[in-house]
Amino acid sequence: MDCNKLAELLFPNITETPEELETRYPPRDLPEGAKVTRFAPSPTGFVHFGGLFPSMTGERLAHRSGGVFYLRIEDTDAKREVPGAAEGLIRTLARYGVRFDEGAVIGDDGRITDRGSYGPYRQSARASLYHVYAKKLVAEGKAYPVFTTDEELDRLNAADRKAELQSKIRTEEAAAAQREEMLSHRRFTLEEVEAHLRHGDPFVLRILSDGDGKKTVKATDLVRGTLEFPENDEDFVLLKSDGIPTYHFAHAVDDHLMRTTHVIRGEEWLPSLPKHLQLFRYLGFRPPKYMHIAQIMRIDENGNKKKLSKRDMGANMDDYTRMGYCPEAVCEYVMTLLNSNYEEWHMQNPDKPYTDFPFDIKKMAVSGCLFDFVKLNDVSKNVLSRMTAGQVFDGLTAWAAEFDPEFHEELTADPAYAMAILSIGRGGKKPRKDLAVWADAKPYMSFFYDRFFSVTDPIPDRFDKADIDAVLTAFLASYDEKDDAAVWFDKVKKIAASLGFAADMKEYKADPDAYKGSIADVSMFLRVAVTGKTNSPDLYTVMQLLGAARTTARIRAML
RNA sequence: GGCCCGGUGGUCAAGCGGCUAAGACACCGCCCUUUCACGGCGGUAACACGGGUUCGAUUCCCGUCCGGGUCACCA
Repeated sequence: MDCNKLAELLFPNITETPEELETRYPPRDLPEGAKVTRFAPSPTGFVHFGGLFPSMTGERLAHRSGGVFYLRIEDTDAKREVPGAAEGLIRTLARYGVRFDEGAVIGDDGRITDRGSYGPYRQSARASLYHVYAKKLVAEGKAYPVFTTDEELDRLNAADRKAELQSKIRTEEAAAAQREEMLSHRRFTLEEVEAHLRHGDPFVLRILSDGDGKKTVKATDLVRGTLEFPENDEDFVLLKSDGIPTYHFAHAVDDHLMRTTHVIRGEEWLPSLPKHLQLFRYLGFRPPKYMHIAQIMRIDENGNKKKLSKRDMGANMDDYTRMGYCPEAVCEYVMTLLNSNYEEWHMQNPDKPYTDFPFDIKKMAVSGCLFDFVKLNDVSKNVLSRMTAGQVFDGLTAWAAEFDPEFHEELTADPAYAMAILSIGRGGKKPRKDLAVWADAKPYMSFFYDRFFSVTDPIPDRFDKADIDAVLTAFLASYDEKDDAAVWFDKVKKIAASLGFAADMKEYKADPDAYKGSIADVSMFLRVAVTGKTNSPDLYTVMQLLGAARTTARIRAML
């Protein structure tokens, strides 16, 4: 068979050569050791939590090495594409600090455009590039067309075929039959090809595999070390019948042409690594370094681990926004999972941003970890506790504007007041950690606003109403807003003592029966009256912020 | 089912032939404290199992079991 003739028949319009592409996309001029990485999602939906891992890894590796991090849109499957998904993806990633130097970006008109000289960055716009290499492979006898008639296409879409794929099981007989079928496709003549072409039959291009499933190939993965796989012996599809490449082919061509140095992707790609290595070899490309990173897992209803997928709670990044997690907290949590020594580093460098952390490939986890909201909350509390009141105010109001308009209204009506509230216990070495998410703020501070104030947590009924009233009345009589904290508390103590409550906790504990209660109880009466709850931040400060008028009004209302 | 990857406390994990097997989160006590939060101190809790190799295995090898992934003209 004349392979050159076949190549000409199949790709008559391709005149460019691989050599020309080499000069059009020359090796990048970057310092020694600079890494070129990419995030290459298919625009089939939103970015989910699992997608943050490879993207943050790529971003860190590229930017810490003085390299390039770019975005490539893998839209080779028109059937699955979701309109607007690519734009959403970019915006979401940007919120989490994942910024691209190059690739598909959102232009001024809100639509996707390219930035950088290694584009186009949408695979659907790169068809002619793939065809240059497809033609080369055909000419060298390394790939061949398989024509499919309409009825064969129907068979591919048939229900039983779908069921077979659904079952995810490939029995030995099925494999043998498939192999037999594949081999039969290799037998054709130029005349047959010409006839099909004349007839307008679509074809797929398959690789002519030289692999032997009985032999093995070694592959190196930067996070897993040396791996061994059976050689690929499958004539997998390079070009689909619409002329668009499959992932495998696009990966080889794109990552070579775009000069990617490190391919970072989920471990679900591990089994197809032999295919990719074979392709790079066929194409004469030097393969990139691979990093297959562990999947994030969840526990399913049967108690088994499952890969975190789009529908799961905690998968959609918009959920985090809605719940009120700030991006910094999410990023930090991701870092703790990505590099096992991150937490240690962070404890030693509490004031440095995670971008200063010396990210290390060797510290990456090999096995998939379970997503843990409890840990996320802890990380988040720490992140929020380190913020200034102004930062908290900004974050909180931005969240509330969208998800709690009533609260937002109150917050912004008097920003100074809101910030004063948020300043309680903030700053210093041991800041309060009341907030994990923005949504925690309202239950924490709502009593500062008359609109939200109510007694939700009443005084336990083991106390006499008369005693409570006596305390409140006495407090009202002695309260002076201008007292400092020490004077204020002294007065409370005096009231306690005069009404049969222990002013000193140690004395009370020594002999509880000698008293009606303690200073703690007295404080609690006041606290419930003023805040509506049995616990709150420092009462004196609360009263100061509330002001004398509201403080006394609330206490009177309890009588 | 074939192939591939993995298996240290409830979770995330140090470890890389010899350790009383770190640490963080969670949980439980105690302390501090007018409540809460913070902070401090202490505690419960782990090398999946069976064979090797070795003077010695959590660590190396093999098998078993368990978990995950993958077997498309999807990525």
